[in-house]
Amino acid sequence: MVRPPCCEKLALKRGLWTAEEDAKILAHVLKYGTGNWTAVPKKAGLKRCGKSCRLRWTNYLRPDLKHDSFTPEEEEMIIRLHAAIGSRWSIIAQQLPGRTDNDVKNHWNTKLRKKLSEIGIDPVTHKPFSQILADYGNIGGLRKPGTRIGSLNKDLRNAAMLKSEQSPSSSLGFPSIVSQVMLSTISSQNERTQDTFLRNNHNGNHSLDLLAELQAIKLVTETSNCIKKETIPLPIFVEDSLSSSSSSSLTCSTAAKEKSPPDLSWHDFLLDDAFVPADPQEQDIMAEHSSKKPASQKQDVIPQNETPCNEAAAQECAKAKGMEAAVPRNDFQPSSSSDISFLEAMLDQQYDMCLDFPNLLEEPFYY
DNA sequence: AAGCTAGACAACCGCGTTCCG
DNA sequence: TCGGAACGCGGTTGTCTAGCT
Repeated sequence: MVRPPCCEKLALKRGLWTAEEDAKILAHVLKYGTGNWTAVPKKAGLKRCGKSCRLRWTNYLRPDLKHDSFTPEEEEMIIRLHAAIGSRWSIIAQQLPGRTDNDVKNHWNTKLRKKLSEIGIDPVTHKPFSQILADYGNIGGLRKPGTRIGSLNKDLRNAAMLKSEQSPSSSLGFPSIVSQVMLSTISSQNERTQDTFLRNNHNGNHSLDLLAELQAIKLVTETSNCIKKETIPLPIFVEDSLSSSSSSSLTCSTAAKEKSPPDLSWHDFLLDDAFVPADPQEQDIMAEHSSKKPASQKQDVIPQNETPCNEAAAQECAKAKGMEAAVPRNDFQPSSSSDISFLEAMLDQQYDMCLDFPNLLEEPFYY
């Protein structure tokens, strides 16, 4: 392995920390506080780079950290936040006092992802595998039932294999199994949240997922300082904002509800964008162009000068690539004409891709 | 008892963002 | 305004350990 330049040049120590080194860091922080980590190794008498010291402090030595195992409540929180905002581990960790982003990330990768897969939930999309498989089979009407599944992610394929081994006659029919296992696994105490979780993960509309994700990021950012464990603003907003029914089982905190607008739509994320043309047709064109942007662009913050629709389009396009290219149009009821034009642009593009590259959809690729 | 394997967790790396002179 | 340093984040790799053969 290649060492980073600073460590290479100074022959700095790497690898696991000793108790003596930990003590030096602790003593230094007690004396000087945190900050200016590049100076810490010298001041504390350590042969480590400052970055290593900072990491050791933030991930392990901080006195407010919990070192015991994750509780079912914390696990449920991680799952739900991940469903809403993806792998923004630092944001998720902020909602779990005493946990670091590294903790959360490791726990997700080693336990939760597998747990979800085992009960038939895709840990990437947080949807039942059966639904993803069904959607995958419906891409543009091109895919026939029973065709090979090649581009699904590893977890999905592994779990699909597992399930088909366990019950060969119904490899596509485990939503009921999923529901039962979820009810006993995710959390044994909170049936109300389980129900919401399940329903939201079964609702099956990817566009709604994306909207929920954006809303969750917005809300988490806004309310991160006033959150208690019992009133965490769980990111289940889809029903609140887009559905007229079934409001009784929502798990948003009261505070969160008070802070969030009653009806969120795409417009809530359009922040005075001077580049958004008023003409819906032009918006469609822009959406189409922007969806061709590199998927590697950062999306942590919704930029002031860029339409979230465009960012969302790029993100949605990347997600849809391997997951579900076909979203039933009649499942979604947009709240404005720009919502319609955005969605139509996306759906039209997906449809065009299906027509242009049927071979791509027919030919699976493997990781 | 030795070797192998998988799980869990700690640490590292690279890149993007922010800060500051 | 610019460039470098510092910082933060997410993905990946390394290491240790328990369980199994």
